Amino acid sequence: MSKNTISNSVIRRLPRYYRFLGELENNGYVRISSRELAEKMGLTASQIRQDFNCFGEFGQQGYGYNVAGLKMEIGRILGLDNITPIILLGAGNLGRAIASHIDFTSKGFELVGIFDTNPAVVGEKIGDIPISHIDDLDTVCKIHNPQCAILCIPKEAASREVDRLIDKGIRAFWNFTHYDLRINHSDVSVENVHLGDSLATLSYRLNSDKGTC
Amino acid sequence: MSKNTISNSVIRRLPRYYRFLGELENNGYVRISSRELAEKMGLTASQIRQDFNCFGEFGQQGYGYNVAGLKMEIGRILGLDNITPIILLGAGNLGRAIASHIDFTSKGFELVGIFDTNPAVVGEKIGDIPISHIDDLDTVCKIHNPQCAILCIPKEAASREVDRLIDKGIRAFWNFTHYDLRINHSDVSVENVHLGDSLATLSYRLNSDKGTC
DNA sequence: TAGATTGTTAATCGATTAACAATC
DNA sequence: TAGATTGTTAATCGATTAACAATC
Repeated sequence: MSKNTISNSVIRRLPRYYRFLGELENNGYVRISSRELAEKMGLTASQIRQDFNCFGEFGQQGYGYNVAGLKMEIGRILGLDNITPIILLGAGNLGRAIASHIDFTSKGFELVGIFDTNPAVVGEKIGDIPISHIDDLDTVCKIHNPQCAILCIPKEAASREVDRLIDKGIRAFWNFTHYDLRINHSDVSVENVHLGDSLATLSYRLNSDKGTC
Repeated sequence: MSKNTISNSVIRRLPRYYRFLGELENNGYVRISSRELAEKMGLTASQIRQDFNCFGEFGQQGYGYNVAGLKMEIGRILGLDNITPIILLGAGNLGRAIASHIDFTSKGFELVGIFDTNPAVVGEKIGDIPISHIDDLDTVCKIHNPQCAILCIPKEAASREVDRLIDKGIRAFWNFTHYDLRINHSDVSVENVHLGDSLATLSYRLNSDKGTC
């Protein structure tokens, strides 16, 4: 734990910077100023400079930022150069979609195991990863040492498995369930993806002009 | 547009309130105080009271809030009682998972059409909704009048379709693509779900202790 | 050098928390 | 009534924006 830790707002912007810089690079940009990047991303130049300066001095006065260099730095900050083994719990339609849709490598992960309890699907493969029974968790963990788990299982199953996963060395959860992960271990991270909540905010926006604040 | 519009931070908390109140109701709670709810949700009582007071006075001094009543009010604020027709573009593995995994009705929507360009999947059904060719968009829109579209198509396809969708009456997008929706029409809402960005923040957390701010 | 643009400090804005009078 | 808890105002905290000296 350093002086002051990086704020959540900044962290959430990093992947988006990384994506935009990748596109700029693909479009042949060599340098870019904070002002120009701000315009493209719909941010302010100030915010961009503030964000980057949390991590170092990546620019050059009078010139701006080197696109490829800056992209690499942010990739490094995100830890994308350090591949972490990750497992997926739940091979229902959401789990399957995550397993096949997400480009794990470019996000700093390698999918090393998929688990389910349904004997009908155990043994099937998704991509080149076989679906294991949850009882084989120990074996897979011993071989691959995953540090991260994706939860695409029912809420009750999640509440049962989480402690065991932490015992097996899982230090981060990508949580698609509605189970409210309250981790006592302070060194375990949780990223919640509540798709239903996300959709409900759209319902609000389509029906709003209730209330003022 | 009223005096001051409700802040995004508040809107994002509404679905979570709604979920927790539903659970409390299922567990037999009749009343709850802001203090007790705060404890259960990991918020402060102040924040909860501030949030609710954007929309009205739902509590009673000395008593707290009626669980069922408050849940109903928040449901109404979210517009869940007003079902909006919604269409899905893209029947790849993510689109399919969304179509079958999400409980649209409880989120204020009804899925009325699924579109793809791949002739191999057109005609198939997901649940009881047939996959139509994107060329049949007009027909389906005329029948069902969807107000919302889910984008599970490639980035380039999204950039092509968005304007046409707005012309056809779409007023909200649930965007799973990396296409950066910049809507000129001020009355169109966008909810971005960048799953890759979400996963990348976990990579950051697993590799961090870079930088301070 | 002159012009541009950073890194960084200061000012502003907004959101969260604390406090308390009103009241059930 | 006395105790509890709201609704709401004021205080605090944090994040965003503006400004500008440093410097490439």
